[in-house]
Amino acid sequence: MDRFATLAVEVVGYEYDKPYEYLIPIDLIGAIKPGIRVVVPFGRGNRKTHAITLSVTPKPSSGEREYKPILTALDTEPVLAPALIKTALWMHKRVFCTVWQAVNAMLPSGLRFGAKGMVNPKTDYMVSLTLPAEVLRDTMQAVRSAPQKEVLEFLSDNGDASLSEIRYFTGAKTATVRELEKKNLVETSPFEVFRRPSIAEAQERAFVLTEEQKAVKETLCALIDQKKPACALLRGVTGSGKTNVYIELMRKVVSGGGQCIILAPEIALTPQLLGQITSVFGDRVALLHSGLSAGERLDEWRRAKSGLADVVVGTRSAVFAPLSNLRLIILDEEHEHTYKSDSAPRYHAREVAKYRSYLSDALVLLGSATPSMESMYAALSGVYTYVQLTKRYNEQPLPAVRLADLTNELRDGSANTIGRELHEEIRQNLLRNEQTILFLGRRGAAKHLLCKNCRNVPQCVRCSRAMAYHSVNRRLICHVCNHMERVTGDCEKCGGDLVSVGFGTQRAEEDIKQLFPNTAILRLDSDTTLRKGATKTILEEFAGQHVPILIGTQMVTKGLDFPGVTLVGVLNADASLYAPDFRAYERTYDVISQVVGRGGRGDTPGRALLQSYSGAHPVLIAAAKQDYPSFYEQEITLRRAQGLPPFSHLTRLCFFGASQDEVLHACMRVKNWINHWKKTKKSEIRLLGPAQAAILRQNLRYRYHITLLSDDRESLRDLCASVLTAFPKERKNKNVRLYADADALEE
DNA sequence: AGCACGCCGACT
DNA sequence: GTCGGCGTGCTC
Repeated sequence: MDRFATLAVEVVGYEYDKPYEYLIPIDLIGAIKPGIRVVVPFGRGNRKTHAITLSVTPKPSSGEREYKPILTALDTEPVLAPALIKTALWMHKRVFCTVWQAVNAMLPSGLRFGAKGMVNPKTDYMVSLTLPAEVLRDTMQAVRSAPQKEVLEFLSDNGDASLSEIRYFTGAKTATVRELEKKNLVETSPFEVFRRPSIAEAQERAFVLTEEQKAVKETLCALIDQKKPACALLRGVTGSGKTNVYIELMRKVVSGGGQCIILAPEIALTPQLLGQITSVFGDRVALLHSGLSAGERLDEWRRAKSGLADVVVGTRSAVFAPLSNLRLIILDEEHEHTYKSDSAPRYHAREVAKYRSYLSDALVLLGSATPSMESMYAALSGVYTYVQLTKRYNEQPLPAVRLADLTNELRDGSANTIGRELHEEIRQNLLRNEQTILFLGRRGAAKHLLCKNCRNVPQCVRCSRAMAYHSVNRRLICHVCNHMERVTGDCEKCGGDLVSVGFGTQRAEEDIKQLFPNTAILRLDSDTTLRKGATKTILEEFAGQHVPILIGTQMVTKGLDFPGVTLVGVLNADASLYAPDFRAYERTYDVISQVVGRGGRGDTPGRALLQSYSGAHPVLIAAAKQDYPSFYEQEITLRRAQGLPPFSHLTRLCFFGASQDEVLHACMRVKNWINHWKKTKKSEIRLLGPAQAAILRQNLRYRYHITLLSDDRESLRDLCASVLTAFPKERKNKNVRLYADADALEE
């Protein structure tokens, strides 16, 4: 008889997170199983705390101690299968989170308890008239209330309807229907509905695999059939039909009774992928991403868990989808940074996918045109199976790319967001009635304002960072915390004139309007897409080919397919090249090749023009040639020389607190402690810093970090775990907080 | 975090 | 004496 349970408790900090053992009271024996959430008394005060059962045993692990009893069980069925419990424990070790944090990331928020946030399964009501409409006519005439009348008319015209339909079509409130029920004119009966998010119209596209796609598919199918399938990297140039291969593999898995997960960086930007998947798998698809309401998410999660779906499509957290017969996990655009969570638990979906696949003998397929350095290195050194798609469908040539150096125009004072060459190219495109996409790395009208007199740059009071100038409302907006300020035009410090420095999408839009006064322009950035659905509207308008120019930020680079576009202009190709981040080159190459790939998808070949002040920078040259292998070679050489990932593991210790002094002192104490540890353990760990975070001050807190590099992941992990455990127990650190970011991406 | 325990000063 | 303020340590 299992009388004891080990639990992951919702404890506060990482430093006390471990399995806690509790007694299972007699009336709960059998009800407490791994994956069941419970309420337990915890701590001296025995305050009621949530926990999840990890395992049950007949005997306690250590002898003569008093055990507290579990108070109640919150579930009748486990919410997590054993494999996901294992994954949560693995995450605790790997990304330094509490087991509870990991569990929380796996469950849809609607399932999370905590009295208020609870979302019940949605129940709708079927509403029908108690008697046939003709019989009720007289009584209906007697009803005075207009809304009630309307509901009755709706029901007599359309027959029975659900409450939600009635509310939608008549605008009636639930209370109106309740009133009618009281008057015995209508009756209601509850039924449970699954809230299905609306999925883009399925566009059936009959596709036949090319020879190259077929060969790749065969290789990958053979992997799926293996006992231990492991991991494969598919590098496919833009337009080579990676999606076709994905779908064929998913078909194979599903027809064999298996299930799969396919992840995309941002679901909103991949309507085509979603459409194709739903057109093939229909109702057997569950959709999981943060854009869904809590209720929708909960229902999709339930459909997946209950076996009603074979295919889960979603963003990062969908890697935890509750599928019991998982055979395939696909990460499309695997190099995208959105796969890494930037709040606890700080996991990378790729790593979780690999662990899950190891547990359930599934294949992980990473797809990208520009793989991350880590994945490409693993593929070339034989750790992953490597397959390639080199041909674009329809054999379209890649756009011809040219570099335009703006340095001369800057010198002779004629600098504009649109340089001379690009101006000419756009002009010709307009004459030919072809479409143009212009890309820029930053929203807002200007990077920042600058005082001509004292060189003061207005900064955010909370974040100590230059604020971006938005000309539409003449306001400064902090792109970190969204703090907003009005602009008078005068410098606060000396009263001098403020001028704008750098440029953004708004300024570029204004410049284009000046250069081409009678031309319509669409702008796509986070300012014009604040309203829900705005992105879709703008993209549809552009796809209609009535507007010749689309200008935008990152949003225009991803996955869009506009056959009418023949020219792509990158206004500031070198903008991201000099970010204080060892991945800056990788990101720049990726962004440029993505945006260039937007052109020339129709019958006319495309052209692209990259404007920069950096002339013939090797990264830009490689990007212009769309030569990923040569970019990879130059970058991997750098990484090897510097001992950076993938040649080492990197973990960052992040410190923050209200007092800059205290934060720095805490950093120094930890640094000394680590140096001492290195000596005693004779460890090869490298320590960098402490350094200011990219944004020194954020939300009134100063932030510093220490970067640790080592090729020995285990000892790096042990070191970080002991620092994290010891740190908060040290009295001197009481005003400073510390967390570790394993495989940190930024900087 | 949040709670209890204990040590010390202030006050009935 | 004893009330309570806060510093310290622990959570099956």
